[in-house]
Amino acid sequence: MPSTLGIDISVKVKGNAMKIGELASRTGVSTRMLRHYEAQGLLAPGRAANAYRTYDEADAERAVRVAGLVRAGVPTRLVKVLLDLENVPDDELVAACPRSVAELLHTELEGLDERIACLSRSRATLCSFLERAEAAAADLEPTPVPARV
DNA sequence: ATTCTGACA
DNA sequence: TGTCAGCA
Repeated sequence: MPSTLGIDISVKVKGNAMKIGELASRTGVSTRMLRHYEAQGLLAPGRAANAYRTYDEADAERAVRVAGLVRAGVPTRLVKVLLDLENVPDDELVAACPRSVAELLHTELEGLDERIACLSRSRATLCSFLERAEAAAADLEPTPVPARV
């Protein structure tokens, strides 16, 4: 524990620190995006003496989570707020999440609901079409697999 | 060989 | 987001 000082020098334990290329191949997140997320303040990997980014296990997990949220369509701006907030202890939450932030989250939530509704409609459309197409195919092809001798 | 930053036929 | 340049 950092004892009396409020600032703990987050010196990442050197154990399994990987470079950007390794993390990219291991997570499927391109180096381009890893650097992008960092530029957006969503990732804070360490730096080696040669200026190469060094990612530890925590960074790797965070990177995967960020990529996942972004894939899901969550704006990076929101991702940052979420990730910063989730590691805040309950007793500190009120201070860390002022009305302005709460309102932003509320607005984003509504936006997600709209998109979900839109996607659901698209899903229903594709789904029903597929049912029709498959039914038609099944109805047309009764003997698909001729037994081999 | 690999990463870094910056930029865009 | 990919990719190329010009370095280190």
